[in-house]
Amino acid sequence: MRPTIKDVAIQASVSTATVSLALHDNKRISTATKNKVLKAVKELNYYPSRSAQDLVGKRSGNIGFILTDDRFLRTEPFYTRIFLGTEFAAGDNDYYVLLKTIKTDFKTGDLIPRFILERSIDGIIIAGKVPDVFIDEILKYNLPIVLIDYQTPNHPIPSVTCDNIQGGITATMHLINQGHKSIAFIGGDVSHPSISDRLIGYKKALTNASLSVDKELIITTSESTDRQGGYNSAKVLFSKNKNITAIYACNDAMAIGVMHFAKDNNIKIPEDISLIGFDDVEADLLIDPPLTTIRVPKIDLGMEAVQLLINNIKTKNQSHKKILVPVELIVRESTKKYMN
Amino acid sequence: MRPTIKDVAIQASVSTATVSLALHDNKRISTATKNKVLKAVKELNYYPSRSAQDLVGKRSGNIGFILTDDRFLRTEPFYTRIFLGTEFAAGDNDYYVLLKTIKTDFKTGDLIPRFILERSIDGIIIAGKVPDVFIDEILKYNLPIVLIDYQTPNHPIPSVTCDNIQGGITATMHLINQGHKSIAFIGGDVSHPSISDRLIGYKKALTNASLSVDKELIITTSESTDRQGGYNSAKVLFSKNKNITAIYACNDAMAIGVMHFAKDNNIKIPEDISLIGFDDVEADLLIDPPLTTIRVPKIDLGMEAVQLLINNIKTKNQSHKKILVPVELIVRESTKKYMN
DNA sequence: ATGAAAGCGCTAACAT
DNA sequence: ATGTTAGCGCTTTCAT
Repeated sequence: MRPTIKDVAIQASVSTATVSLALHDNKRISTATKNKVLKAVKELNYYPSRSAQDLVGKRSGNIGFILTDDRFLRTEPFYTRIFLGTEFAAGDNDYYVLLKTIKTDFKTGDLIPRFILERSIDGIIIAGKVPDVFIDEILKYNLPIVLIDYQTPNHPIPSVTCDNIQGGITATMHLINQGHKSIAFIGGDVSHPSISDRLIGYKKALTNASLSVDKELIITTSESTDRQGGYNSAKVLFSKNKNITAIYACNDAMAIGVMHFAKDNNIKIPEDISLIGFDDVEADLLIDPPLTTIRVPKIDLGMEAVQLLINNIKTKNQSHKKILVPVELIVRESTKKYMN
Repeated sequence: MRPTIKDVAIQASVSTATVSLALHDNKRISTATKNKVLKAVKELNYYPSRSAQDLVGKRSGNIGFILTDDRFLRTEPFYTRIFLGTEFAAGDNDYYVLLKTIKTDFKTGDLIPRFILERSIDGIIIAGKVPDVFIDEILKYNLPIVLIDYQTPNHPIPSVTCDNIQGGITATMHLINQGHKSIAFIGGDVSHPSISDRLIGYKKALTNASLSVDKELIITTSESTDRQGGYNSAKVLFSKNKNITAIYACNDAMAIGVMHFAKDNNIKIPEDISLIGFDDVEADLLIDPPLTTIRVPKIDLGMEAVQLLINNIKTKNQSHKKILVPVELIVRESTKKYMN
């Protein structure tokens, strides 16, 4: 039979209150009794019941992790890595992470994750863009929230994102430094702040280098930011018959799509066109040539978010801090010096 | 303030006992009162507290998912997909999945996952091979367990695996059907039942086709079943100077390693050597040529395991059922007919 | 057919 | 410095 606090109390010849206090390092308990209690705890292999603790108004010890269906099933393990990061940091703090998806097109009135309704979590992490109405909905439950890889204009919610603008600058600069002057941008859903930031970085870098920003070279017609979207965007781009020498894709999935298009159309990378992506996913190393990209520290994003969330849970103080995690240029073989 | 069962009772002008009974579809409650209760529940947006339910001796509503460190961090999203499968099935049954890793070299006395010590789960899923002493350890806690992609010889624990033997046969048959006669097997840690089964299938297929099993063509020297291991094994194989025409690698990671070796040594796939893998991971489609393989339904494995586990939890009857999920041949471009 | 009340394991006033 | 006790929200036996 599993030992309870009562068993420990008996074993240590003290009251249950003393056990509880001792276990919570209350200064009212003398070192001597505390040691007695600790000894009994060890002997009985006692661990307090989470449910009982939760019931008396303490933490449940759980954190909810929410993302949309489509991201959950995505082949690139981008959000999966973020989740793993939360898992790491949560474990270090004696928390568990409950993962749940919501429909990509969540509408008011749709069912929200059960762990919110049942209040079996102490805080919420949302990864990636979710419908604003969803956020409106869960805000009602008054739980601490941290956003990862997303920010909402409507509410001041703490967030953890990578430095997308800086990444965009770095990516574009890398191309510029290699002598490229005619650089295209391929993006998807620009309403996603991460993507629009990556575009902002592109424009900034161009401007800083006194290069003009040519609207014709910015392709944001694809709604989907996946391989297919990259393929289609490349098609659009090349149909314009501009003499570009480099492409910066807003993420690796689209970059891979561009690469497929290049292969199908006998365009050599990097000989004819230099290509850089963003994210640094697994696949980058497998494709030929390996993709130059901007590395997003996915595990870190998850860990930072948990840190921030737990801090807000403990202090009951919803700081609206926004954490920006730095990114890193990873040079591989899909970009090269432009030889005129 | 969050509504409790008391609030519902007042709202419906009944006792809390009646509310509880009604909510559990107890036949003692009349349809009329039940409807009254349901109405109040809806009006108040009431959801029972998990902790309270757990405390009175019901289910915690959580399932523990355990795997070793190394598999957790593996680049191929094999176990990740299995986890997602458990997540799906768990959600359908109002359960949550708590994920936790253990050290790959777990030794007696090492800390076991907290959710077991705290009994905050109703059952355990273990994915992949874990040290036997770990299983010995957690068996003490008397919780229902289901193994995925592993079976232990020491204890009769229910398990869900894919049909590795059949897969091995199918893979080898595919090669044989294409005219290959000299077929090598590249495997890693043969103490892992899945891998040894895949080897058994290989031998069976050869024997069935009246081809001899040449020990020289079976490379199982690598302890690691990853890309590096595949690369090294290929090196060993080709140093033997046998005139093989096809290779069956025990998993895709090793097959990719073989492909790298081939590329480095100017061996053309599939022109010179046909290559088939096992698992069907994401990367297969990206490499050149795309890898022919045996598809393991990873999501299904996870879902089946949860199904089985929940069933065992509910019936309190640890059936020692072993579920075998079928696999499927996926022909891509790394294998071709052998032309003499 | 329904209600009263005990009790699950724990914490935190309040007492001593 | 430590013990007593009420109560968190729920289920379930026992009464009615």
